[in-house]
Amino acid sequence: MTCSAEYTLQLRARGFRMTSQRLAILHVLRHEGTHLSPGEIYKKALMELPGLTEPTVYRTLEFLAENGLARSSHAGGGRLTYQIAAADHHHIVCRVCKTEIEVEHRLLSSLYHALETASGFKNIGSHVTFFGVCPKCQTN
Amino acid sequence: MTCSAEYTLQLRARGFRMTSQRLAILHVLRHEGTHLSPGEIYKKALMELPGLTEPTVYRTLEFLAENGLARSSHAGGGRLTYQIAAADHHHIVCRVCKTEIEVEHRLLSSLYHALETASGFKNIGSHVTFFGVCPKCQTN
DNA sequence: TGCCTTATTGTAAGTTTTTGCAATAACAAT
DNA sequence: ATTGTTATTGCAAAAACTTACAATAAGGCA
Repeated sequence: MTCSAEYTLQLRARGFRMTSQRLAILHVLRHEGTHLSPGEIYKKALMELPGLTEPTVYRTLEFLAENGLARSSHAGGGRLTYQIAAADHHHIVCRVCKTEIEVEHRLLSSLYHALETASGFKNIGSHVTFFGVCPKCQTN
Repeated sequence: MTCSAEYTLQLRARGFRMTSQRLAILHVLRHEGTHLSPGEIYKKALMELPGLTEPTVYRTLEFLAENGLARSSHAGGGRLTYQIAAADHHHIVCRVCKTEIEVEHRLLSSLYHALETASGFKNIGSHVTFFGVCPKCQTN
């Protein structure tokens, strides 16, 4: 089950619809992992989905937060930033057939810890997508 | 000691200046007692000080919050509202000589409690100014 | 009191966020 | 597949908020 399909089901269960705009924005949030301002999200999502507009981004972010797919938090002042809600897992995508499987975050936690110690960085991006070749494609 | 004089001293002690704009905005905050949006504050303060501009209101509110004279809080969404910081006392102003004395809030708490019980309202405005004639002017 | 320094304001323009409504497209049902 | 319902989007304009900089005025000092 891909991430997008899960999101779609979650929305449909509540009587809402999945759209290309929502997918693009979710994809940006997932890929970045960290807090982003609506403006930043708009710029990045626009590259994935030309024609996307700002009002849609604002409405979508509020919508995603209300429905548990994103979380909002207060940046300095009164401004909101957004991040993906379930940011505690990762993916491996098959280079050949594009199959996507999940990787639990705990498998990576020691890596993150080491990276943070070594670099001095904090809150290193928590959603990562790896690429590889899946078992099936390895035999073909 | 009037409220305004106290505020002036607090600012001066930190190397800042008291201005008519800051006084007008503080007066609005004190008089309303509850949370107000920058826009609401602007409209009310404009009546007291014609010519006041919006950028000044925004800057002043941020300034007052930084210096402990006002408090900011997050309204729904990401928007900031402001209220007076020390909202736990009241005043009586002499109708004749304009002398101003403080009234501790606890003297009024039972009144507030009764009002809230009777009306069903909550957070009834916590700063009130009464008017009267001071002892000195009574003898004259 | 009048001058001097500089914190603070107003101006004008820019950016961000919101809103109402007609056009679009997701998806359920035929 | 096709159609109907209606959630969702884009558009256009407004409202909210921010910024840079020149003009103003508060408060210290002579």
